Amino acid sequence: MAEKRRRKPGETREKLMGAALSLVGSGRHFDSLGIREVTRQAGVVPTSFYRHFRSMDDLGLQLVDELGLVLRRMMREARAHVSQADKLIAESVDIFISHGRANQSFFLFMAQGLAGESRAVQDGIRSEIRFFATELANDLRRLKLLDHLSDGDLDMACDLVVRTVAFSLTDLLRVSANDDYQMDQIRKRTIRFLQLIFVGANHWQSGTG
Amino acid sequence: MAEKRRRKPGETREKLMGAALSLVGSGRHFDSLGIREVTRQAGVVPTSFYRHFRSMDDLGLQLVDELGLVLRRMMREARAHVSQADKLIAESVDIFISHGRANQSFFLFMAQGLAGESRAVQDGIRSEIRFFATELANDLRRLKLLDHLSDGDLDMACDLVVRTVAFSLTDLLRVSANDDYQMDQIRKRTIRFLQLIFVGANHWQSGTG
DNA sequence: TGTACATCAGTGAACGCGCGTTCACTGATGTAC
DNA sequence: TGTACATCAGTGAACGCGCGTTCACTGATGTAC
Repeated sequence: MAEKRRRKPGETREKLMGAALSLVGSGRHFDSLGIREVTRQAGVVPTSFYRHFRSMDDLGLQLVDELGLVLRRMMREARAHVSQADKLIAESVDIFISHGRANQSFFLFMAQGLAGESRAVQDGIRSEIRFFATELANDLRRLKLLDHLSDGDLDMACDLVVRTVAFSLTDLLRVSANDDYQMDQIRKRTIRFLQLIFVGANHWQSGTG
Repeated sequence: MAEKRRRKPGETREKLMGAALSLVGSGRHFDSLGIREVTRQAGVVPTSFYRHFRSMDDLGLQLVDELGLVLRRMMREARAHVSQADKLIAESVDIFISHGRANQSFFLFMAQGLAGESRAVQDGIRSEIRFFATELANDLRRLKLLDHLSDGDLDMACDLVVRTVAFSLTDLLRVSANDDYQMDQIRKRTIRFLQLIFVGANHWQSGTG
């Protein structure tokens, strides 16, 4: 008991971030978490917190960085799985859903942070979303899809796609993981949203819109 | 000082709800507000809180009800202002924007509540958004717009429209009220989002989609 | 209209508790020579 | 390889403070007769 042995470097830091995430995952809002609460959940003495973070805001910002990694992993997998253009939407949505479930707490944190107290966290998350949209536009260019759109219009369409998926993710995070019916409803609806947007983009006339 | 006179019925209740809203409006997250903090802001003794609300959650739920009124007012005005079909989108967006600014705190509360701690508040806000989408579908039917869509597809399209507008409102609430340039950027982008969705809906083939 | 009483919405004092933060400490690991 | 020292990441005790909530109270308003 009362171990003072030094752990692996960064181990406590990870425990603290994980503890905050897991509280978010269990229904709490990040902005209502306290330092003592997080350290308690992490099994660490309150003072340890200050060895790694200046404040909860600081911890939040570092979570945004990790969120960025999660999103990049998701993009990489989506790219790797695109087989035929006509299944692109359904396959991508399936990947979003499986990552959404696997990183449930991260996406809850993302949804919370968009309207959260910390302006820095808000900005971080917004910029991750923007980055995601830009990458999507690059991919579509590479695949020669929506080729007739100007850069600005393609960016706009991708932004709309990403916002729509982000909103759907918040739907998803509300239903219990084993409610297959609800999950499938959300999946189908998201696919239809994206199909509708792509139909619109296909018929969009850049320059006259 | 130390007035004990009874105020107008409901006056303190309104003061408390207004105080919570104004704290949200000044950057705080609803889930991090405390009872003492709200009563202090309202200029009322902490014990008064319990004369009107059982808890902060309860107050939140009552704010959702008021949010519903705000949304209905917005819909009514949008309906009254539809002149020609080809300006429908731009005019509606302008009305959303002006209501968004006029009721800034309400919409911040809405954005926060979607990912907030109280499941009941989440559900309330979601159902207001769904209601809004349903009303929009009714209006389009009445105006004989998107007439070729099945009920289900029209509902889907309207849901997408409302989500898009809701997301844009959160963009709007982040920029300062006198940053005309940013405001106009958001306005233009939202209009393009909606135009893209309507182009998609116009070319959508119900039943084969 | 007047009187007696119930209800309602405010008040201030008080409680115990958990909070954020500071401090001086300890001992393991990393580094210089 | 050994030794001396700096740094780092953990510890427990302690602080003052604001929190949510309870309580008994007060006086204005509403109601019955």
